[in-house]
Amino acid sequence: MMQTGSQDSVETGNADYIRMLNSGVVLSTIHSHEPISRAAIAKHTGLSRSTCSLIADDLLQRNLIREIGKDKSSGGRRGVLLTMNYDAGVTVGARLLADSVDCAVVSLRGDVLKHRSTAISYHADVDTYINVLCRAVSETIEEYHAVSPGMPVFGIGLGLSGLVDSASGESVASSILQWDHIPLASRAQEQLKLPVYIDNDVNTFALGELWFGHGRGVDSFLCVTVGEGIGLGVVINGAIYSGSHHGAGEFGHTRISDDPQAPRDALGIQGSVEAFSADPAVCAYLEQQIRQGASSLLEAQSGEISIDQAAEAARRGDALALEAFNRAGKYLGIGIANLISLFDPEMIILGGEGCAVRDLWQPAMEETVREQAAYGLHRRVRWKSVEFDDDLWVRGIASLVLKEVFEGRAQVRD
Amino acid sequence: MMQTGSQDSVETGNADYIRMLNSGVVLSTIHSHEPISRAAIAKHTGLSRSTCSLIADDLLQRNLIREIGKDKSSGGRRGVLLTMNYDAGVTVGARLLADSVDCAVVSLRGDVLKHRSTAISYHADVDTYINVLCRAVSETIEEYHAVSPGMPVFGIGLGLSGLVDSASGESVASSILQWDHIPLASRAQEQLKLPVYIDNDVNTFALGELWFGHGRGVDSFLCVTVGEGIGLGVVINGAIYSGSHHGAGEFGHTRISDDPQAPRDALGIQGSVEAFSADPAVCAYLEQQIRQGASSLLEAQSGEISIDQAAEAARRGDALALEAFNRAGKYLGIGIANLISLFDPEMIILGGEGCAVRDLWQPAMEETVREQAAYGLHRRVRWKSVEFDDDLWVRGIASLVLKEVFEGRAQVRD
DNA sequence: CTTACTTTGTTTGTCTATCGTACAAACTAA
DNA sequence: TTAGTTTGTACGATAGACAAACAAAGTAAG
Repeated sequence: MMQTGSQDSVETGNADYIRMLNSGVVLSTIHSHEPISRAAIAKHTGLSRSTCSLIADDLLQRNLIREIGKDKSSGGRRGVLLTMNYDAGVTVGARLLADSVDCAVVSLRGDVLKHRSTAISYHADVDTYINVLCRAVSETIEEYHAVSPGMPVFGIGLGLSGLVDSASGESVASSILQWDHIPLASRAQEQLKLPVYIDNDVNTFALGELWFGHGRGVDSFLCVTVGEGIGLGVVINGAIYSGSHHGAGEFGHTRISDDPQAPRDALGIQGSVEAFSADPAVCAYLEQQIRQGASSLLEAQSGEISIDQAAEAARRGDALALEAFNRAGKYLGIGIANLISLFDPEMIILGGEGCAVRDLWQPAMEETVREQAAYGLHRRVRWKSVEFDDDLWVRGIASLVLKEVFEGRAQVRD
Repeated sequence: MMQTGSQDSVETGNADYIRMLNSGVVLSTIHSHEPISRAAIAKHTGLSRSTCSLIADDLLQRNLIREIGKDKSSGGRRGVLLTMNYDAGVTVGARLLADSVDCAVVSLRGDVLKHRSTAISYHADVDTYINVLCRAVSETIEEYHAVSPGMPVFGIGLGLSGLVDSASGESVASSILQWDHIPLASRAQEQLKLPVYIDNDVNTFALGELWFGHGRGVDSFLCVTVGEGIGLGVVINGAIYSGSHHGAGEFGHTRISDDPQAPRDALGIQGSVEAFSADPAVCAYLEQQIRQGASSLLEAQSGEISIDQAAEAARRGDALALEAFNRAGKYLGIGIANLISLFDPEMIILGGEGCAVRDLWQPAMEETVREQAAYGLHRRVRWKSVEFDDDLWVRGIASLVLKEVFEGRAQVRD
C-alpha cells in the first residue's frame, strides 16, 4: 500500500459508529430527563427497550450512570431509575484574561467546587503566561484534593477570547493576549499531564448554557454576552458553530451605523455594536458628553469614569447616565434584531458582566428589537438572561471536558 | 398502548439508517468524482471495498447509477467506471412570483430542458394562483413529454419568497404573494399527482449551488442574492440552515444605519441593507437626487427610473448614476462584512438579477468589506459570483426534488 | 511467451448492533 | 386471589460492515 488514499472527511457509518451514536442519545436523554427508567428512555428515543437496556448496562459498567431506587408505578412493575454518575470525577475550567487567570474545579453536575483567581502581569510573554497558568491549575487541583482526596480529574478546559481552533488546540489570534498561532492545548497538556481542551470563551459560555443552563434541550440558540466586549456564541443543531476559520460569532464587530462620526471599537471598526454598547463605550460616551458640557452627577469625577460609577449615577436618577445606558441598549437592540433576522434562533440568552446593570439597558434594547425585527420573528424567540456570575464562565469552560466525558470519549475509572 | 410516547426528534441509528448514510456517501462521492471505480470510492470514503461493491450493486439495481466502460489501469486490473444515471428521469422546478410563474423541466444533471413563464394577474387569490400554477406545471411537462415521451418525472419543486416551512409544506408568510399559512405542497400535490416539495427561493438557490454550482463539496457557504430584494441562503455543514421558524437568512432586513433620515425597505424597516442596495433602492435614490436638483443624464426621464436605465446611464459615464451604484455597493459591503463576522463562511456566492450590473457596485462593496471585516477574516473567504440567469433559479428549485432522489427516498423506475 | 506482481471486484465467514417476541418479575386494582 | 399492566431481560432473527481469501484482468520484466 503506497498511501492510505485521499480519505474525504465524510462521515460513514458502521456498527461501532451506530453504538456510539445511540449511546450518546441515551446518555443525553438521561442527562436531560433524569431520573428516568430504561423503558421511559426507550419511549423518548424511539429505540427498542432491549437496546436501551443493553446500552444502560454498558454505561453502568463504564461508571457513567447509576441506579437510584425505583420509579412510582404507572400501573405495573416499577422502573429502575437511572441518573448520571455525578460523583465519578471532576473537571477543571480556566479562563485566560489579560491580567489574570480564573481557575475552578467543577463537578459533573456543573457546580463550582473551588474557584480562585491568579494575577498575571499585563502583557506577560507567552512562556511566562503558560507557566503561571499551569501552576494556577495545578494548585487549584491540589487545594481541591486536600478536601476530596483521590477524586479523578477528567481533564482541563481553557477558554480565551479571540480566534481559537479547538480541533487543533491552537490559539489562532487573540486581541487581548496578543497571541498568534500558539499551540496552547498541547503545551499545557505537556506540563499538566492531563487532557486539555480549548475554545473561545463565548463559545464555552454557550456550551455551559447548553449543558447546564437555559439551553438544555434547545436545538439552536444564541448567547449574547455584554461586558468589556460584546460576544456571541452560536448553537446550531445542538452543537457550537464556530465557522470555517473559527471566526463565527464576532457579533461585537458588526456594524450598525454608517455615521462617519460613530465611535470605534477595540479593533478600530467604526460604528460596531461593541463601539456603542460595550461597557467601555458607555463610559467613553459619558466622558465625551461631560467634556462637551453636559450636566451630570458624574461631572465632578476627575478623569475616567468606571461602569460601576455610571450605573450608580443612573440609579440615583442622573439623566445623562440614564441616557448613556439607554443609548447602549438601543444599539444593542439593533444588533440583536439583526441576529434574529439572520439566525432565527429558538432562544436568546443574555449574559456577561454587563448583565449586572441589565435593568438599565434592557428596556431600550427590547423596544428597538420590537420595532425592527422582520416578520415579527422576535415574538417567537424565547428570551432568557443569566445573572452575572464569574462561576458561569468557568463552568462553561469546564463543559469542554464534560462534552468529552459524556460523549463517551473519556474513560471513567471506578 | 395509550400513546406512542413523546418521541424526541433525536436521530438514533440502526442498520437501515447506516445503510442509508453510507449509500448517500457513496452516491455523493460518485456525483462529485464521476466517473469513478468501486475501489476508488472505497479509498475516498474509507468504507471497505466489499461494502462499496454491495452498495454500488444496490444503486445499479435501483437504476440510480450506471457502468460506463473501464478505467485506465494503474498497474493492475482496470476498474469499472460508475457515473450517475442522469437519464433515469427529470425533475420540475417552479418559481412563484407576484405576477408570474417560472416553470422548468430540469435534468438530473442540472440542465434546464424546457422553460416557460406564465403570467398571473397581480394579487390573484390563493385558489386561482394555485390552479394557474398547477396548469402551468402540467403543460410544461406535457410539452416536454411531446419531445421525450415516457421520461419519468420524479417530482415538483416550488420556490417562493417569504417564510416557508419545507417540512410541513406550508407557506407561512409571504410578503409578495400575501399568503398566510397556506398548505401549498399538499394542495399542489393533490392536483398534480406527483410529489411536491417547497422551500424559500433563496434557500433553493443555495441548494442549486450546493449540488451543481460553486458550492459542490463546500461545507459552509453563503449565497447573497441582489435584485428586487436582498436575500441570503445559508449552508452549514452541507445543509440548508433555515432557523427555528423558517426565518433565517433575512439579510435584506438587517439594519446597517442608525440615520433617522435613512430609507426604508418593503417591510418598512429603516436603514436596512435592502433599503440601500436593492434595485428599487438605487432607483429611488436617483429619483430623489434628481428632484433635489442633481445633474444627470437621467433628469430628462419623466417619472420613474428603471434599474436598466440607471445602469445604462452609469455605463455612459453619468456621475450621479455611478455614485448611486457605488453607494449601493458600499452599503452591501457593510452588510456582507457583518455576515463574515457572524458566519465566517468558507465561500460567498453572489447571485440574483442585480448581478447583471455587478461591475457597477462590486468594487465599492469589496473595498468596504476589506476595510471592515474583523481579524482579516474576509481574506480567507473564497468569493464566487454567478452571471444572472433565470435558469439558475428554477434549477435550484428543482434541486429540492433532486435531493430526495439522490438521498434515496425517491424510487427510480427503469 | 512466461513469470511475477498489482489492482479490482466478488465471495465467504465472522462480528456486532438492533429489533421483535417471549417471559418472568413486580406492581395495581378489583 | 385474580386479572391486567408495566418493566427489564433473554433469545433468535436479520442486516450491515469488515477482513481475508480468491479469481479475473491487467502490467512489466526477462
